[in-house]
Amino acid sequence: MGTTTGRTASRPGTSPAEPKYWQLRTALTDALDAEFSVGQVLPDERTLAARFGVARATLRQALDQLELEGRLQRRRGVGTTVAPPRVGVDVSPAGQTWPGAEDDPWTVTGLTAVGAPPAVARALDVPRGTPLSLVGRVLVAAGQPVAIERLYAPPGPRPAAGADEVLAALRDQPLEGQDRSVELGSADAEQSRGLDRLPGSPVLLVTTRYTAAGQVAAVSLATYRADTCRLTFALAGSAAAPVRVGHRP
Amino acid sequence: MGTTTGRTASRPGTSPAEPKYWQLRTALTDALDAEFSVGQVLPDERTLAARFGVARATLRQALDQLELEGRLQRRRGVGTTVAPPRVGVDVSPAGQTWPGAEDDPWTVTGLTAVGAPPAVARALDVPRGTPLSLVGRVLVAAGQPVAIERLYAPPGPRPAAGADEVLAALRDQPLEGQDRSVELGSADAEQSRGLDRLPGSPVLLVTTRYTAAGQVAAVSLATYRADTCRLTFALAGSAAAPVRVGHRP
DNA sequence: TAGTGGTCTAGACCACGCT
DNA sequence: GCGTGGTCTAGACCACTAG
Repeated sequence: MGTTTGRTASRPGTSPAEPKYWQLRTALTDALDAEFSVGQVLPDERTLAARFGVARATLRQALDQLELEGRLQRRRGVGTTVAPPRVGVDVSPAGQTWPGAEDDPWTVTGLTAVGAPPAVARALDVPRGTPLSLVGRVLVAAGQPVAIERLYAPPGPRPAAGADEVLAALRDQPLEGQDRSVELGSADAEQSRGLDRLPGSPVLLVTTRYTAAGQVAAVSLATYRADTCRLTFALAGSAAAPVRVGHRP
Repeated sequence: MGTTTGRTASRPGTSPAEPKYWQLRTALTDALDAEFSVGQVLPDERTLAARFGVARATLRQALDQLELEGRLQRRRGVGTTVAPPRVGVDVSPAGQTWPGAEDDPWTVTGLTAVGAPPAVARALDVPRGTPLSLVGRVLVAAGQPVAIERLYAPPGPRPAAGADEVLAALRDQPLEGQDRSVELGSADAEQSRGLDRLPGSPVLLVTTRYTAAGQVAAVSLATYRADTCRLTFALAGSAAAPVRVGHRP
């Protein structure tokens, strides 16, 4: 890996043009493309910083970028490795189905009785604190947990009913529609634990509202690891161009 | 705004539990919910850092989080303000239509003749460097540019044809399908200029492949500001539950 | 020109995974 | 224990905006 960066000179009297960490990012990107293969470990941060002649904090700013872009993977106590391509996760409806249908790849992790949190209360159009069932689920791809879901639905017919019963109760209703939104967020303490990340890691927050009988019947808040995931949508009519599920060499 | 943070004591001999910047983020989030309204300017970073008894770098780490979550907006030379709720941008197909159809909200910004970059060449399944038309477009919402698109398509019938002609040529073909993917990225120098952001700002990268005549006919790379945007999908059958534009209590 | 956020430095210590 | 990445400090200077 080269040591020279100087593509924007930033001599005294010249406009700095691009910040150092951005030049570093570019240099590292090129190096990754040219000289590194997936899974390979990079030199440690102190060494890299010295090699590029910058402070460690500046180098870290560049590595932060590359991690955000899914090019690098950093693990405390281990090192920094070249990340595999992002896993493509299909989030298209694949027909109008309730969660927990036939080929649903999610795994139930638990069931809790909760009062509707503000955001959920708003989406379900019920008063906040309304008793709800909270079904926890996790999505595993390529051997790693890539997403965590909190599914809020009306409580099952009996207390202490299993999560499967809650999902079955939903499936008993005709599903009229669903809408989804995707936005950037950061993992809270609980989520970061489930996703094997540190608190504050960038995540893609997917909110799904399921409607039945003319009203919102369930709300799902799914949190995807932004570093390792690519969300794919196979839209109507695209059967001729199936979306591939991600791969890891 | 309160000064006390200490929810995880971190006394000597105690496990730090949560890093300071995370506690700060929580404290600031609560303060934003309780005591601030949209558009209000926060005290400057040096003042805030002093008030919380941390170094400015640590405070900035917390502010970075909040900006990533779309809660704050920072402008150099001006200050930090409370951000409005994210703008909901519909990215669902709204029927199978080519770009540039009737009610397409995008605005053409330019047309260039380019050779296919590697990523585009792969998606279109043509050799890299194949001559293509590159149509630049921008999406404006709430008075601000929220997304930039690069649309790659076969060159128009004549050289120097207008962007409209390139789009019209696409519309002449029957659209068989499209698929989309969403992932996290960072804005390059050019994009950051167009989106009025600094290089490296987090963006949502939406890739769309349009298929016609049994093959991919065009590829669109759209870059959305992750701080201000929420991508919404109105899925089939959800006509009864239109997606609202974002709100925050 | 004053005040803001953005960049950068040179250190220190901590938490974690491995050996 | 050792080496890794993660956190934190206390400064400095720069780029930009606005009065």
